[in-house]
Amino acid sequence: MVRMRAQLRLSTRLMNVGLAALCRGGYLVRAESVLIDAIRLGLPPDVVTYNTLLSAHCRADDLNAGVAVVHRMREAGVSPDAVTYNSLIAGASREGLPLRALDLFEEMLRSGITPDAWSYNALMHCLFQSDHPEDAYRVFADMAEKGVAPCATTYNTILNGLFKTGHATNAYRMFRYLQRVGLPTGIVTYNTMINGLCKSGKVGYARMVLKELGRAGHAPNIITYTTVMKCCFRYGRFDEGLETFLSLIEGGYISDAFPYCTVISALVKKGRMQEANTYCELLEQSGSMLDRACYNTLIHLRFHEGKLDDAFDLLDMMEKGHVESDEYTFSILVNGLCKMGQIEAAEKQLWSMEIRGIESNVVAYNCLIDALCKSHEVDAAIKLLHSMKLKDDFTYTSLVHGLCKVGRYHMASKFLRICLREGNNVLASAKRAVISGLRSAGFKNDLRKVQSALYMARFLRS
DNA sequence: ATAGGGTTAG
Repeated sequence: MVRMRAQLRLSTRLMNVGLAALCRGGYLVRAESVLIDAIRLGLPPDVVTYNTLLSAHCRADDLNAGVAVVHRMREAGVSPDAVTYNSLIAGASREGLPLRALDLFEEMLRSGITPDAWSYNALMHCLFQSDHPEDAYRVFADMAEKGVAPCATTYNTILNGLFKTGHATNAYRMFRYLQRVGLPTGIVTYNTMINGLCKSGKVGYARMVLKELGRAGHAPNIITYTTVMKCCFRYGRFDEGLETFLSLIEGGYISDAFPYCTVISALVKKGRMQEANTYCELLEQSGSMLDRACYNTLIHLRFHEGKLDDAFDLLDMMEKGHVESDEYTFSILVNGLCKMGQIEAAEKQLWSMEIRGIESNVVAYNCLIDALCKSHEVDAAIKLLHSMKLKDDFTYTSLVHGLCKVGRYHMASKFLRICLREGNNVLASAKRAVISGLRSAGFKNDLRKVQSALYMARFLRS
């Protein structure tokens, strides 16, 4: 009897290994059927079995399926543990549901499961990603109070979160603090710092940290190089960026599609289509898995070349490969169709986007508004603007420019003032267009109102 | 389970 139980435990462990392999490969349906077969054969799944499956569901952006696994394991008499809840919290984070993550954390406590450092890490990460840095910090304080020791990932999560929520200076200070008191910093810390500093415009600091990385005895990895490359493209050092990429190819350091996407989209932006195509072929030859961001990059490339059919072929490939389109995809589609003069087709994509449940996608709306304005259909543009939940600087810049172009300066000045009142802004060229238009049309009253609104806005911003 | 890639106005 004892020996039999031991053998069953061994078999369970073997099953877990197989299950994990299936999950890693994305064969979730097969993993599920393996579990069902195992139960039917009398092989008892344990907490690891369920956790493996659960985390795979969460990683596939299906939190509900993950939660369903918890119910199944409870029914089977297997108690969830910290790993279970950590995966669920990470899943809530992936879907951008901070309240859900907090609920899960509470539920964890109620079930008598003690959170570990990873529970706090996942929760903090979720709060930072959904732009609640103060709450994230409260979680960190709670962690200290409960006597849970932070690990290296904890600090990296906080650094990354501070950058993402616009607190670059705080992140930089904290990084120096970690170094000074000898808290753990590693390659992930350095990459986080370099990326964050680059994106917040502090390139000088980024370069300094990059130099320190070598002195600290860490070897830069592919992520470091991709980050640096992106930074080069962003700040107009195009040749350096390309050289970095070529040396990565020659060295055989590229193991996924990230660097290819970076360089392809930079080339498309520059209009260097032949080179973009060259790297597109290299990407194909590399046999890398194409995910959503890859497809988006490639669809954008095809639209830019005017190859509409190829773009839609890629969209089909996406669907067949069960890669879901997202707000980027729709922005690229709407923009691409607009730029090719197919405004009606673009409108259709916008509606199907709403049906898909991707709401208030500002970028896609902005693209259509801009196209409508450029084809002098300003009233349709205004109507569309009124249906938008969120508007930004792009929205108003396009509309204001469009109204000026058809000589409707009074309307343009009205929207400019609405925009400023909402705390948005428009490009300087749009402001100039309104002012000179009002002046030439002799709308003195509007002119005065606009100028005082601009003055107030500048005053409030500084 | 923390770090890198994808979209819009002039």
